[in-house]
Amino acid sequence: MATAARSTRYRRQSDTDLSRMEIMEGAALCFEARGYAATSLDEIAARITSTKGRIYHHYGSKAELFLDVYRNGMMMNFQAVEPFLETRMPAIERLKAMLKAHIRCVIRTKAFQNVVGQGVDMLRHGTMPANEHAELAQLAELRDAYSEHFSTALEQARASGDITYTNIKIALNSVFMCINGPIVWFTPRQGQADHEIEAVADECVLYAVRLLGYTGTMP
Amino acid sequence: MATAARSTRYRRQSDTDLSRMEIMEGAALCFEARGYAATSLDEIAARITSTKGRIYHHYGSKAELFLDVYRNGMMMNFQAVEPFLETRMPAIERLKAMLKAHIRCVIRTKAFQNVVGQGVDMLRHGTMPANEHAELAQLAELRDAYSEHFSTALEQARASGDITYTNIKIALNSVFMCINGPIVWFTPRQGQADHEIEAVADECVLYAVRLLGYTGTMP
DNA sequence: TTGACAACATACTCCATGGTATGTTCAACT
DNA sequence: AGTTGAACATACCATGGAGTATGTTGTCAA
Repeated sequence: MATAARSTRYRRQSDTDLSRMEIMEGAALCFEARGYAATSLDEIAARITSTKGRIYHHYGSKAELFLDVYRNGMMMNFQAVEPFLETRMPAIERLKAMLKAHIRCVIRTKAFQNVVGQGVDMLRHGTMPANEHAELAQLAELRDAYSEHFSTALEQARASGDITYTNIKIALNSVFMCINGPIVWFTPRQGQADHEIEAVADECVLYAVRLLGYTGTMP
Repeated sequence: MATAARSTRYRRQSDTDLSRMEIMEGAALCFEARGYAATSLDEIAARITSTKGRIYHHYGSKAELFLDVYRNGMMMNFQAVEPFLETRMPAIERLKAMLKAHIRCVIRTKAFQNVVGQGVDMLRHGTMPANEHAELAQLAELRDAYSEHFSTALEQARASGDITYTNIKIALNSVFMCINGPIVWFTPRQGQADHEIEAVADECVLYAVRLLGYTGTMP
């Protein structure tokens, strides 16, 4: 009789959000590893030592789960940079702070950010079932709004003469490619994680502002 | 009787490579649009107004086709930068020329480069059936060799004092993110294609060398 | 104490898709 | 003129995976 085991298996999550978050984390890791289409729900369930039934209890479909991961990924980004949006400091310093915060965030939430990336070009190419497509478009707006924060920061830093660029769209895209790079090529090593992350983030910030023609030195 | 129609349907491709290239182009577009896993062979076949039978006549499996697209994508890159590898010119000028050639190439072969990107993180995460995995690893070496060309160019340009960076791995990754960016965010508009591509490529080169601390002006 | 319901697990269904087996057409030899 | 084989098309099979229907367990409210 596995009564004790069962009592833990059927533990009641007092907070539903906790259960959803656990599912989302498993999903994010799977989506990151094999992509949305190649990931099966059984795979996600197995990752959190659970079953498909649990996932369908919380989400109506695979796409819905994906979108929730996307949304949470974006939320994490917003929370990371928000503290610096209204601060009274030189525009270039604010930009640096935003970039640093962003990089730190995407490194720590790598899997989620990867899903965001997938979502972005899913709607670029018009994949995704039509019913969820509406919500995906809404999430795209969220992403545009986030991008807008950096766009504004760029313009202000240019106004104060600290940076320069030809075409803001191309410049912004290049900056994003640069600061999102760690999502793709960085894998923190065991142990010295925190210290290493800081170093990588600092170096990426340096390259990002240099890209924008900044010639000053870093603190 | 559709004899006339059939005679065109069963046209004999004197050159097998031509047929394979047509298949690869269709595959590249589909893989780019929906990803490897989500793309069906029927989809690819439909894109070139053909059938699955033709694909399986030329390729043993879906994975094999994917790898061929990958390989050709890399080949295009090599051919693009090769002319500049041995030229006698200042290191920084050679670097600029290589960057420009690379960007021009990836823009024009967007779909193929997207597949290369997918392949890269397929082996990063250990996806892909075991039998083809060996060849994928071999293609990874090809990619490393390509990367090495730029690595060398960076070191030479630094030796001559034109650029500066802290960690060459991070610097190189950032540069690649930057110059590969157009694969993701650029879609040439009808008509003014060539002119626009040149402009984008020039601007990206500027940002890439600036990222490396280059303070000179562009020609 | 006993429903009632949330939070799962289990056991199915059904369809899309990779792969295969077979049929058809045409061109180049002999 | 006939035979062979490359280059396809067509018809089919087997399986994995999204989605569903139903069963089971624990908790809380009345």
